[in-house]
Amino acid sequence: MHRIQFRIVRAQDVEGRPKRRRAETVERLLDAALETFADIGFAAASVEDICRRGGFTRGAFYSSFRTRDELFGALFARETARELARAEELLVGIEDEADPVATAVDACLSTFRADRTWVLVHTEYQLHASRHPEAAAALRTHVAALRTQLTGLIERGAARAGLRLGVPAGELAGILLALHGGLVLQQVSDDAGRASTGHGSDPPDLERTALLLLLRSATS
Amino acid sequence: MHRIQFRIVRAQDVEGRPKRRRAETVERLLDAALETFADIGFAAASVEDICRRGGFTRGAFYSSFRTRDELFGALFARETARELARAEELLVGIEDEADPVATAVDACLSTFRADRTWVLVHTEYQLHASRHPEAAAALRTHVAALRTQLTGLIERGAARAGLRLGVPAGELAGILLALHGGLVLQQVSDDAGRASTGHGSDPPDLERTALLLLLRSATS
DNA sequence: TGTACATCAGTGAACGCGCGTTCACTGATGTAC
DNA sequence: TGTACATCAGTGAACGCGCGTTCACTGATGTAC
Repeated sequence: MHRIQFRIVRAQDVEGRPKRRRAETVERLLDAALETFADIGFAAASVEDICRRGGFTRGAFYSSFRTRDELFGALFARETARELARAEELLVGIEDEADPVATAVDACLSTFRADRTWVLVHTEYQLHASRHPEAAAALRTHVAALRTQLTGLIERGAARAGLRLGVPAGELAGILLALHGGLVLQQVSDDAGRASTGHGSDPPDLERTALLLLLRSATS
Repeated sequence: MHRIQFRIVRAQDVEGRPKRRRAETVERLLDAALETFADIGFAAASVEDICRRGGFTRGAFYSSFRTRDELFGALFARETARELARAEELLVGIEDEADPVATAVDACLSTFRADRTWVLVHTEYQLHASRHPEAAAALRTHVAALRTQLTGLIERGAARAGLRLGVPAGELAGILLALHGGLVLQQVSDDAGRASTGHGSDPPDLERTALLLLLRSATS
């Protein structure tokens, strides 16, 4: 009942030569989708919109994805992988610092100040996930990974500084992520169509204040 | 060049009698829109979807609204007015309590544990606002009002309990609202398609922990 | 190295559906006398 | 109170557009010999 399959490894798979360009097309489609979703939202973005922006005809889309949902999943996977990689780099640098609290706060603020595009698309994905269990599963995985990273940072930072945590590091990590999410989304929706001369409520400062408050009463 | 217009005030406008039923239809359309947006999202909801759910034909929609955007604005205005009214009621009750911190925290948790429907639609509106300046303005107004209410509660609560605030009440209010927003959205998108037997990360407890931490280090 | 063939990746035309939008019309509701 | 009329609120048909989806085809890329 089984057929033995001989799969011949092509030279092109091993070396970096020409290769079939499927993967490259997928990348370009994902790039186009990211921009399109940020501009007009996932649900409003037609397959035609995405392809036009990527310089393809609609047929190209269907030769790589079955549905728009599938593409959204692939996009989320790619972007979250990148986000985790960036987070990884960031955290490595922090570990060696002297004052873990202040340094960590500053680093978080400067690095995780997510760009508008990703905030919008990530939020769309959260909404999408609330209606699609598979997407929700992917989201949970990503959130758990981020939280694990942050938990590790908090624990090691506290140990290095000789501080005791009055709250489990994991809970603290969850709180920080939620707070951050809430603030950046508020900022993005608040800023729309406003001159960027920027007086008014000042979310960067707000986040800094919140982080310091939380860390102060969580450590001793 | 001007015609003087005699507008006759009808008895029905003054009394509570039959009245033209326009307003009632608008209400039904808004109800239908709220459910539809929660179910499938704003952008995915066609005029036809909304009308079908409300038991109307599409023509009815266009005799009350010019665009779907206009309807979304009206819906947001109605719902936020209700939210503010509920918040008002809530805060009145709290003012007289003995231990303001604990009581406030509990009350906030039980009352502002926004229902899934509103969390979803509100988040959609935030995204919508990020792309439509008029919507952003409406959102800012609402957020400012909520924040003002909460600020007042914090100030009066602190005064009554003889506590000094190490952080301006307004900033604290902003932080609490952002934190709450981040947590409820995460919960909604996280819960999708999960058995509600509910082990796993426990956001209610997370919010309680966060609130206590923040209030503890903000007061003295 | 060249030639003949196989597969791949994407094109572009075609079809049909669902919906946005308009509008003439109609039954319901209110007004004048 | 009744009757004739005016306006309102919503119906349902009609039109056309844009898009989802399919598919035969083609030039590009890779393979065998």
